[in-house]
Amino acid sequence: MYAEIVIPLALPLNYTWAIPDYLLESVRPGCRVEVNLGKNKKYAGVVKRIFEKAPDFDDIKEILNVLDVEPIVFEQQLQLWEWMASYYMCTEGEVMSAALPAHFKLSSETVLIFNEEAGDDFTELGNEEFLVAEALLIKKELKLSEVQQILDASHVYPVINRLIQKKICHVWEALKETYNPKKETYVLLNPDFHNEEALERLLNEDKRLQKAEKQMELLLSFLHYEKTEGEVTKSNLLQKSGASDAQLKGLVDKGILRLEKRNVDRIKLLPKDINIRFELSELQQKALNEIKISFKEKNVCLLHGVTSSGKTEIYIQLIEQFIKQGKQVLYMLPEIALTSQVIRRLQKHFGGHIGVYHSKFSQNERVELWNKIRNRELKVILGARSSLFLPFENLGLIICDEEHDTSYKQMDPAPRYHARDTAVFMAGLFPDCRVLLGSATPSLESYHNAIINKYGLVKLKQRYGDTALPTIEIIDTRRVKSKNPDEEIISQSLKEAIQNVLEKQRQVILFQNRRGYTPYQRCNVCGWIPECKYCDVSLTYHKFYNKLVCHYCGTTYPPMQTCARCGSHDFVQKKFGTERIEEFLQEIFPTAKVARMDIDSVRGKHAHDQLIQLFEQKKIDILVGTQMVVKGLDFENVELVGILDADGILSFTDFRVNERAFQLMEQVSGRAGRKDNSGKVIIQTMQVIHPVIRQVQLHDYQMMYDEEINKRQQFEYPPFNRIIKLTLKHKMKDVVQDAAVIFASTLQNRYRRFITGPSEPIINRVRNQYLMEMLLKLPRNKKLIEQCKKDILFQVAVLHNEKRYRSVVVVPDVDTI
DNA sequence: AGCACGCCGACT
DNA sequence: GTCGGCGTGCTC
Repeated sequence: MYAEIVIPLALPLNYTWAIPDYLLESVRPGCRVEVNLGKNKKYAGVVKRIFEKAPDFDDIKEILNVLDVEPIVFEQQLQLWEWMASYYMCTEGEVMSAALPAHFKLSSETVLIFNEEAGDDFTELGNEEFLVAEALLIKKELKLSEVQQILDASHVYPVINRLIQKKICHVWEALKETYNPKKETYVLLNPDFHNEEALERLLNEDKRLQKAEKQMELLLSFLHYEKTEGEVTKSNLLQKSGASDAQLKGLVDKGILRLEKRNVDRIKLLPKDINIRFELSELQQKALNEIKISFKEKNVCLLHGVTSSGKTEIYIQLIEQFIKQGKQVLYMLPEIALTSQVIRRLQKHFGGHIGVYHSKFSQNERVELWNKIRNRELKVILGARSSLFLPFENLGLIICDEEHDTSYKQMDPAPRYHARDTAVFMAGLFPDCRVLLGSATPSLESYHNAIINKYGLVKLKQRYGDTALPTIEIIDTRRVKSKNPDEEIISQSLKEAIQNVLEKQRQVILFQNRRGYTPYQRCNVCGWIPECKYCDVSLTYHKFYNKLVCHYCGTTYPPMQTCARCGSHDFVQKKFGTERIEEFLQEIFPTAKVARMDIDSVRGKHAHDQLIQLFEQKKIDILVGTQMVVKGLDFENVELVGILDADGILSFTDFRVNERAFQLMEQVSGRAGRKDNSGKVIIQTMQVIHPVIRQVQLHDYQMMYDEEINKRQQFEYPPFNRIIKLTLKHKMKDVVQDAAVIFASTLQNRYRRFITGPSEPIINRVRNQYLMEMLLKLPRNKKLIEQCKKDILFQVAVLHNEKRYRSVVVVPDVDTI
């Protein structure tokens, strides 16, 4: 028998190991096994498949050992890995690396073991060999990493080889389990005293105790805690009774008490109550029913509900229904939104049924959570994108909240997956599993899928409790005289509005996109800003192309040298970031408490949570922040939200400009006036006629969507359904190398494949044209050129790993629009 | 990822 | 003639 095994490395395909007879029983798909790979390395790999037919390969190695009694992943996870590897163009090993907690992924470490017979005469040895030999003589064993430290890295292997030749040491590859169960010492009464009579006698007549008063006290308090609390841990007992270690030791030595080390859970589970004592509003109930109806026909449903329309309550009701049927539920949130605010809220309803999984958990905690899901001890998981990999077996529902959020997309290490899309695929692996996508500002691709009836669509247009959406006021910053440069940060009307809100003891959020630079040019003399002649929208300066670009229609212009209005040559690019604003606010509102929330100010593990709590408790009056302030938080007392530099958002140097700008502004606006009808948003911009500004002002998502679709159709974006993949197996030279380097540097991360969502048409066109030219120069790939000519438009990505460019991959647009 | 092997320039 | 750096290919 043979087994196909996934190793946590970027191997191009899975290798096969033979199963020795004595392991036949215990090797099962999903179990980890210890195998030898290469000359002497050992790895823990996961068995994917077991089969009989001998592979067409000469010397097949045997599996050395089986590491798990029960499989650590199920069939569904193995299928998911395979799909992800093919869809996101990476290896199954890379997916496995991302999927498993580090403690499951073992690889051997080389250890040098001292040969005792070698003696201590090292005079024959070279300088470096001598150093290692000395260390070995003392420590007997050295890890490879320790040798590297001794020798200052680089040429370690030649030295080790010489030492082995001279019989000073030999090497051993050690594969060690790295998971550490947490131990706690429990205190128990010696079973001899379990009957009342014996205990009585001990307490009243034992002379050894009469003399030791302190020990007697400790024993009595132990008996008390045992009676009231059941189990007694050592640390608890000593802390509560104020006794010392020595006193406890005395009792143990006398054979009265016993100590026992036990494995304990790192994850403390709350009682397993389900507690859903709230009623949905009429509209929420209607939406919930619609979702249920949609689930009868379609696997995916999009819930488009304005901010504070109470989507979470709907989720909670839905989750409850699924777990009542005995199914598991995964509730995904973007990483940053996983604050204790949300966690507490769900724990309130589901208690010990809910588990939380994200990157801030330690590897040991992750293993424990993993096992709890595998045993079906946990029914609901609240997690970030990586929670998709957990060993679900009976999944009934995946909720993908804040579905539009870009942090669902993993950019850097492979697999470069999008958690929302993966969730939709993954649901198909389980019988009757459904996906609910939720957002106040859905992504274009999801909304489109709903419009074309691929997904169900449920809308919630009103805020909970019938609170009105905030009114939105636009301030044209071009009108602001730039005599006082501070007024460019906060205009007079915004300043007055803040003052007004502060007097009412209510709170303010000011939003400033942190990418502090403003890539638009502005005349320093008269304040004129270059505008697009077709769209009346200010132009954005792109350093890379050295051109001004209209982010609305895509037209490019040469960079401006002379002001069209006053003829001066003095152009500026003003910058101000959150730090500057914080400082400035403190100056103009000296009595207000101002705080800042951005990547820099919330570095630590809990800083983010703490800041949110302070704001909740009204210990902060004005919160200045970047995108971070918009992620899934509920602040009831905020009356005013200010968007200080909308132009910075409108001119994202990204290709999903309008969508992103609308989403951001809409989300920020949603923070205002959640409790009552007083919410107000002030947007400062120079581009008052920009379509997105209008759309935000009307809270009109449909308008934004239509506009985007219309824009895309103007560029004749055809549908693609074909993947052409070309791997240049041999040396990449000349043209190919050039092409790869140029692609890699221009496209960078952003245009590597695997960005779901439409790309900017202009860039596509330029890129396609360039690729065509490049491909036409390739003599070896005539077939491919023919292929490409048929599908004239395609996208290109270059997969490169650090120094060398291994392959050029031609792929179609992966998205639906 | 880790290791080996072969090519090439630098140095004895 | 030898050593080490670097590019390339292989690992069941």
